[in-house]
Amino acid sequence: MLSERRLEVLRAIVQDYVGTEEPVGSKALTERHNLGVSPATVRNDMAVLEDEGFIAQPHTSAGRIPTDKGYRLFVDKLAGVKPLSSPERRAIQNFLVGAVDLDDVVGRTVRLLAQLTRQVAVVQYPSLTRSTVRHVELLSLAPARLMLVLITDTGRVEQRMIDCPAPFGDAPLADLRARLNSRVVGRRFADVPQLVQDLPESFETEDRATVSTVLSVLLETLVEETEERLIIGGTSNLTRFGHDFPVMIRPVLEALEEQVVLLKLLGEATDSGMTVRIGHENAHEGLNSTSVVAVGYGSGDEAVAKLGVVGPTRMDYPGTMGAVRAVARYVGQILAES
Amino acid sequence: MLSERRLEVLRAIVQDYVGTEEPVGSKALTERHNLGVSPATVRNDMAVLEDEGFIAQPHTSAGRIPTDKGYRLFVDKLAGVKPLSSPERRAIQNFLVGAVDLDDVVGRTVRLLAQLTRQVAVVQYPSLTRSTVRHVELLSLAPARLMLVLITDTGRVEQRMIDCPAPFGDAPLADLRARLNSRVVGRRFADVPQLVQDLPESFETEDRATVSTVLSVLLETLVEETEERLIIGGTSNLTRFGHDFPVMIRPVLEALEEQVVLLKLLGEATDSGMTVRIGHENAHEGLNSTSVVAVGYGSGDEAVAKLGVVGPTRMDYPGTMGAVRAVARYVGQILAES
DNA sequence: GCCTGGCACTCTGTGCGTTCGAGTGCCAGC
DNA sequence: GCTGGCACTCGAACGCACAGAGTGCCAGGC
Repeated sequence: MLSERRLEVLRAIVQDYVGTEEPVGSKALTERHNLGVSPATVRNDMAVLEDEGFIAQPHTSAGRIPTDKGYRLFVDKLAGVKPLSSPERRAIQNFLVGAVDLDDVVGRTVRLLAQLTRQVAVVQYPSLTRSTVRHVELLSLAPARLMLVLITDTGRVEQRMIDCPAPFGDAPLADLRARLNSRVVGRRFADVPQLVQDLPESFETEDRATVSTVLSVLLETLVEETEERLIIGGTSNLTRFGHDFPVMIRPVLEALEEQVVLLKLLGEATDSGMTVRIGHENAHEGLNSTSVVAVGYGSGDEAVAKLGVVGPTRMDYPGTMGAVRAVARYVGQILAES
Repeated sequence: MLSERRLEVLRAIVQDYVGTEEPVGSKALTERHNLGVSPATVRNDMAVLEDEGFIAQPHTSAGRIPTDKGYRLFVDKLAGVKPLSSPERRAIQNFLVGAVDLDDVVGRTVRLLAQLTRQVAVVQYPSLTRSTVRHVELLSLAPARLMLVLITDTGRVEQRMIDCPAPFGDAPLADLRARLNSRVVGRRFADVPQLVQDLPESFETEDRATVSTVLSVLLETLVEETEERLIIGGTSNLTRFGHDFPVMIRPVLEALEEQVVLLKLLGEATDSGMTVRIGHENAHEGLNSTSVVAVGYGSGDEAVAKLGVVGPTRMDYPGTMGAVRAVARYVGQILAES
């Protein structure tokens, strides 16, 4: 096990490196932190830390920089979560007050988070798995063409065009609309399939094909709707990534464009508490030089979605974690109120 | 006026510079294009072109690069719009086929455009100002609570909650729904206000307040939703910007994050035909080193929204313009079909 | 046993001078 | 009006020396 002082040296290295972006040497360390020992001693400690894989030197005779493993230890054992300053708290509140709808809340949140952490922010829309159906509407646009409109209790609306296998009269349409609504309104998405399963049977033979088509489109829409959306912001902060950044930034931008990757990224985060993935801990290769700080948020006690930031492994972990946690809390409050 | 050959020299300079990203000299020019004259002659022509402001030298004794003014002339007079290759055409069709709803169409379009041009793509959602109403639906959620759903001919759906001043029965609701639809379906948004103006009068006194409320919400929705949304994609293509790119890319990313800026950008484009804004022609400072190629698209003969790409001024204008135009056409077709 | 000062060594970054080559401008001649 | 020739300019590339920061190791002291 590492001695107390060696941990202290690691902490100092992480802090200095995060601040200066430059490899930190033994002399500079003793000058900036009063460790109570001489550079030579620190050098010995550094040698041990390097053997253990917590720090590395870019070149012989350069200072040390933390490895992913070093950051990991730092985050787990050495760093707390820095509470926000009160101006920051106020900024959060001001920023989120006055949001008019869900899109607006999510949009403001992502901007806020990006601004606060000076990194790339990712916010997932509240998940719909627990949503219920408020209304299903069927409109006849042409004899063999319908439009399906699905309204959820979170105020989201989805619509789909349907080409019917056969013309469908107004009477069966009204009938279908009424039956459909009486069965599914107020129900959870997940329960809908069983509830409508036997509907086609109660229609005339010639209409059954159409009814089946409508139902399959409805079910499809429900499934798709459950797929979670997310938005990102603050990509211009990627420019603060480092010096060798053209080569670093490319895969990150690419990864950020793929919703699937991001969803997986946030999804990996455990439900409770904050998750920090450092460098190679991220499954996606393009994000191997980044760290992801994510946390769940929600209107009640349950987390309904996640939010977080993506930044260079060399980031201010305590500050970032503090900001992410605080934003998640405030957003949860806002959602609970509305 | 510039002689034929001088224009030819300018064209050659633009083409070479776009290809190589390096200042092009007189000797290289004569080797790569058979201009039929010697380097010395080309040098004289270059001197003239430089005097006129079409090209510039980064340093004395370096080759020339086109200026914004040079690109402008190139686009206006020297370059056509390059038609797409047939594999590209097929790619477009395959890419857009199978889109399930408007979000999907727009999402696919932006990815397609980014991929095709290898630049940043911007697609505006079909605007509602010139759109027509396909259907208005009124749903009763509670005795004094309605939901208004507005469906446009571009497939966009907007919904609003309405708290009624008084309970509203099913019969007047059906009545209102029918009358509303018979008056506004197929009409343009702008015409709706007059068309519904006198509707309240034909209802019982007790229902008039509610009808007025519904109408005012409808009109509000029409106005509000004229605010246009847009999405962007292909930001990772920014990494192909150039060598000094860290400094270039920053303001571009920032500009791209501001919807307002982008909307203005697309809005500046004239209604008919394709618009190319080169470098400093862009009002926004952050985009002074980029060019924007934009064009309107729509389901019918009229454009209902714009789409385009943002890239370095040093871009392949004919190819980009070809791709943008082709995509706009196909999207228009897709929209018209649905 | 651990810390310390000292010392030799190893790199990188920087500044400087030189060279090389691409490119220019200009001029005289065809 | 085009061309070949020529002197000139200037940036990129290279080599080189040097300063500075940092390391590893060792012998000595508490």
